[in-house]
Amino acid sequence: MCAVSTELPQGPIDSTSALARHLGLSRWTISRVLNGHPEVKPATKRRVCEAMERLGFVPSPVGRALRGGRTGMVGVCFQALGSPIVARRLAVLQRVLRAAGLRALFELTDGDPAIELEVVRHFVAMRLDGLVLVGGATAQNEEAIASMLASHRTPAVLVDPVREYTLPSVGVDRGAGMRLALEHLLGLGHERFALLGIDEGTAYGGARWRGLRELAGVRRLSVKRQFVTLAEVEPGGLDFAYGRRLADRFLGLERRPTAIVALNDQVAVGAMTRLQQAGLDVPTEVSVVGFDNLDVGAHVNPRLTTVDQRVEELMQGVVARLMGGVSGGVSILEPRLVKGESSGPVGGG
Amino acid sequence: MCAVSTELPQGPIDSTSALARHLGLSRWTISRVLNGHPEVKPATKRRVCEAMERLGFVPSPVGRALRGGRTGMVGVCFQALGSPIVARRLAVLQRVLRAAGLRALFELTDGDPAIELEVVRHFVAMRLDGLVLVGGATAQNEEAIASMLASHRTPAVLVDPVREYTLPSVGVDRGAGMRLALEHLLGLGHERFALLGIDEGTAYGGARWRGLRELAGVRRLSVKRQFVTLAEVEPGGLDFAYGRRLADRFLGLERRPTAIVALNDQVAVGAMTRLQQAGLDVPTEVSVVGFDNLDVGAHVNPRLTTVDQRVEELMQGVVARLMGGVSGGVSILEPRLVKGESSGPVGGG
DNA sequence: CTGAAAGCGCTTACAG
DNA sequence: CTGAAAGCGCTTACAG
Repeated sequence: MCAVSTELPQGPIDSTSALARHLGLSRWTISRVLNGHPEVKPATKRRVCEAMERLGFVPSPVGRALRGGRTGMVGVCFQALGSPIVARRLAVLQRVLRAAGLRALFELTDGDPAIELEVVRHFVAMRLDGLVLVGGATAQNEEAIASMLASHRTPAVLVDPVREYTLPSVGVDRGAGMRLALEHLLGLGHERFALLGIDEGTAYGGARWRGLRELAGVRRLSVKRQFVTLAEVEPGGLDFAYGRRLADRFLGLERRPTAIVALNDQVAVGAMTRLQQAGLDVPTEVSVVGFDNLDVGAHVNPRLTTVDQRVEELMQGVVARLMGGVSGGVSILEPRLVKGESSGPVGGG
Repeated sequence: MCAVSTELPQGPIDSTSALARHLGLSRWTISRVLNGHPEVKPATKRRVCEAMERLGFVPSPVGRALRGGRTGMVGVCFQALGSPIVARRLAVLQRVLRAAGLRALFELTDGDPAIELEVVRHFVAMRLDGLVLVGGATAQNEEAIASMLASHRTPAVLVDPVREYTLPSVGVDRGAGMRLALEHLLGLGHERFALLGIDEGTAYGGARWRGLRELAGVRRLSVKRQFVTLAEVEPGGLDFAYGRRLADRFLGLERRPTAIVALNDQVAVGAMTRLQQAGLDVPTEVSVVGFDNLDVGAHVNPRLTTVDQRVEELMQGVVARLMGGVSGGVSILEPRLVKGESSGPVGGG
């Protein structure tokens, strides 16, 4: 009368105990199989795995979490969904995590440090296997977050933080991206540039400006005479509308530069459409370069020249660091230029 | 020597027991305060709340979940992040949930029914307070999902499902949206229409077509002579590129319609830019109407006429149903027309 | 109004 | 190689 695994279960199989009863084993054996303990007879192991598969049994993540085992879950904290580059990063991150057998739990912070702190508190309380913090709002919370993570022994990775942290981080070399864009435009003969939304005083703007100043040193450019920054202190959103407003200011400049480098593709597209509306031709009268390589840039007229962030590689790096348990340090990706038709020879060539 | 709440704690306060010890109470009292039991002395209750606030103590959601209490978490399952309308829906849903004191856990399915099933299984195993399924991939899984939800007594709401389900759902009246768009164009004198990506055979296309046929009956339109559908069987993505491809087919039509109604704003914008590239003027030579009222539509030339989905109200409805514990039925929102400059009098008026 | 018991589903020691 | 114990942090009965 021994229970064989091909028999139908009497009740619902919704716990290791139920599964153990059904297979005529003890729940300790089931647990050992689940946790990859070596001391299980291969035949027993196979029998358990096969039964779990067949019955669609998944061990309760809640039980595991409480007892201190792996939950197979990674918490992902980010500021907002509105921006398409964030959406892409998250979609890719989720895919990479799934491929590594992990589950992603997303939480939004709306850029509010208090919410961010609360989200991290909740994540560690849930005993997740790791945390990913996307975007750079952690400045004010760093110490509190670092101590929470340490006391719970939860590994974490920051994605593209605004500045260097003690926590492990993965980012894009915005300075290099800036140099790529400028080298491209210099090669087309441009000598005077408007920077839309790239404010040296802001976090990401600062990184871009470091690249600019570096290049200026090498190429003997005059930062003062060849560059003009158009930016608002409180732009609201770094979106199409912002680009349009900055384009209006560009149109009002006395000696208009021949090339525009924008903070991102949305600002670039917003600016470009506004300039076209005002009767300017792109690229013969003004060249425009964006940043991010969003879908939208490929579907405007003319197609946008932009800088690609290599999101796929970025997220592979995040998961590798999370899994590897790296405890600090930064890895930086080199972006690459994507040529469109929104940039051309100065004066229309 | 009674412990007063202004004393500093000896160790970390990371459990109800620790908090109880610190306050000189038993952990049962703490638990009762947490769960809003009436039988607690108001003064004690205040003392506990104040201490939790001060010490930043949050009861472990894992412990609560295991014992069967409210977890304060809602699982949100959706197909993909790529589409901006989805991103907006999620952002709004998250905000509304937070306002209701709930936490959202997001999971992507990539439109794969197997992944969807697994995600729902995981959500119910985590003892979440509720589930929200956004988008319509549940067709093949409905019974399995419904039985899982029922056996765990987890309330769920479908957002904008492709067809009617036994599960409670909240959606947008796509037929009404179609009628709004067509009424608008008819009012401008248009008589012949191209439908871009609106395939009667597909789920959402079918709903739009029902609205079309209804209006055709009332307004005595000839569906056969006045409407032409341009769509691909496997479009890949319902994005800008799809709009461009469909615009190419539009350009090849013998007797071109004077107005275009597109599946969504991305298809509309993709098509519009392609038509402009080909030398057509919008709206004097062809009017274009989108669907969704995305940000991008307001920042192309000319500004896109579109139909707004009322995402905010939609998500308010979702959370109300989740909280109210409604067990079935459908509520449908009426969309509204947003006039831009991409639609105008036939022949340029 | 508050204290002591049982148990949610699991894992990690410890025995056999 | 497998079984029985303790316990993770909490809540919901039941006593006092």
